[in-house]
Order: sequence, then structure tokens, then C-alpha cells
Amino acid sequence: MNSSHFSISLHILTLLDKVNGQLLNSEYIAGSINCNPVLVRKELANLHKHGFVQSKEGKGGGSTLAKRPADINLGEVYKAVKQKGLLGESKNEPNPDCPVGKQITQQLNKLYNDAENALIKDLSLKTLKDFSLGFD
Amino acid sequence: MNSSHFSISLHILTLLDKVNGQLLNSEYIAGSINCNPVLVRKELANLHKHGFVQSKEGKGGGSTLAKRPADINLGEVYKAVKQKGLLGESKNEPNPDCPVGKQITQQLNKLYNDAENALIKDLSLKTLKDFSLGFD
DNA sequence: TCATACTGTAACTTTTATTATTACAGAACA
DNA sequence: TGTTCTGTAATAATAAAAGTTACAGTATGA
Repeated sequence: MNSSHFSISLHILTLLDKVNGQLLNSEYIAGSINCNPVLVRKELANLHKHGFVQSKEGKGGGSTLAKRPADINLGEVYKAVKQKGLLGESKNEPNPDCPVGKQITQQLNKLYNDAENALIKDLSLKTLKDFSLGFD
Repeated sequence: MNSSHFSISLHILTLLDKVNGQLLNSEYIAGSINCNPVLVRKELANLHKHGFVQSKEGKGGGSTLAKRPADINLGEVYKAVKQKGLLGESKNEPNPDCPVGKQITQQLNKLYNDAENALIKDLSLKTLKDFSLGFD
């Protein structure tokens, strides 16, 4: 995955949870995150694609959760949000003439997949509701 | 952590394992990875700092493992290599006037720490020897 | 029905992070 | 004592991320 996508998505989902079905627009959300509204809209588009949020266009529009917070699992959010592998996945091309170089990418991918699955498994133990309850 | 550090470190350690105590210089290693030798030397400096490798300066110098491969645990390597948190850890400063923004960084860090620990725990089940044996 | 306030998306710019390059002092060797 | 390394710093080039601007399309309501 990449840096801030997961953070931004969780921030968005938490806000949407806290306002209980009220529509929030991208500018408001961006104000809480302190980032650009377009970035929020892109992140919302992805959350929408994966069924976590619903949006309403036009005046008075905005977004809201598409599921109950207890049914949004952070492992699922992670998977929806991740774009690249967590570790590695660089464009580096090791030397194919070296026995190690030839196989390292494959071996690392295997290792990283296992590790990332362990991480996802941990995240999957928690729901948005749990996360949101951690706030005062 | 950051992108390629872990990949490069594991590549280095695997090469050193494969040559059985022979000294390898940074140029040779860089040739296998297909990257700049200075990058390798920096990575080696870090591995050295954490006791995984030994280096010999001067003509005919190079690096070798400082421990037996079976005693090098990939979770430890990960921890030695990581520089930033795996997830998040951006310079973003959420809005302190928003109840969610005010606490989100702290809450995310807690979540990320748990998740990263699950990942490290998984990596810790494997040693360099195991990893290296995965190669033909 | 038209001004307004949104979303969605694309193109472009700026900023930041990563990687490569150059350079050189100091160490070991033959 | 010249050669070949490490270690490290400074700088340049490249790539990735984030911000900005722009605008078509949609809903609302005066």
C-alpha cells in the first residue's frame, strides 16, 4: 500500500460514523484531515467503489456510510485501499544472470505476502465501530 | 519502513549466505541487485550497526555474515532496517479543532503498531537460513 | 428555469522522497 | 607505495505523492 491512503480512508470513515448518517461534503472532510478536497474525493471514489460509502451529487450533496460501522472490517478497508504491496514491489530488476538475483523477486513476494496477510488478519479483528469507539 | 530497504537488505544477506563466508564487495552485490554500490554500502553500514554483517576495509575487502544464517531472524532484520512506521506516519497535521482530527493520529498509531507487530511476529518465524533455502 | 453548491475526474504544477552519481579520506594489501 | 576496497558526505537526477485548477454533470430550490 501506500502511505497515507489508509490513514485518509480511516479518517473519512470515522468522520462519517461520528455524524450518524448525516451527509458530509469533501470540503468539510478535507478541513478535518487538513488536506486537499480533491484528494478526499479520490479517496471517497475508491471507498464508494468498494461499497463502504454512498455519495449524493449536486447541491446539498455529500457522502455517508453504506454499511453499519460494525459491519465494516478494517482488514477489508485495508485491502480496498491498498494499491501496491506493503513491502517491496519496486521497479528494480535484479540481475537475471545471478542465481540469487534471478529468484529474489519471487522469493521476496512470497515472504511479503505471508507477512502482509498476518497484518491483514490482525486488522480484520477490528471494525470501524471498534475504532471509532476509541475516540472520546 | 520504507520501500526497498528491506528488499535490498535481504538480497545482501542472501548473497552473503550463499557464498559461505567469502567476502563480497559492494560492487559485486550492487551488480546482483542492479543498483548503485553506494546504496549497498549504506545498507551494509546499517546491517553492520545491527550486528548482522562484518566488513573488512581496504584492498580485497568486503562483507560477510556476522552470525550463522539460522540465527538471523527476519523479524529482527525488519526491525533493524525499518526507518519509519509501515503505515501512515505522514507529516500531515489534522485539524485540532475537530474532535476526530484531534485524536486520529494517536488512534491510527495505536492501530498501526498492533498491525505491524503482527507482521513482525510472522516474519520472526523465519530465519535467513529458511529464506535462503527457498532458492534452488 | 436558472443560480448555486455539490461530485467526479482530468490535466497540470509543486513538493517531497528516493536513487544515482561524484568525490575523497582512510584502511588493508601486495 | 600504488591499488582496491570501505565509509561517508554532498549533490544531482528521477520518481512518487500531494496540491491546484478547471470544468462537465447532477441535484436543489428560489
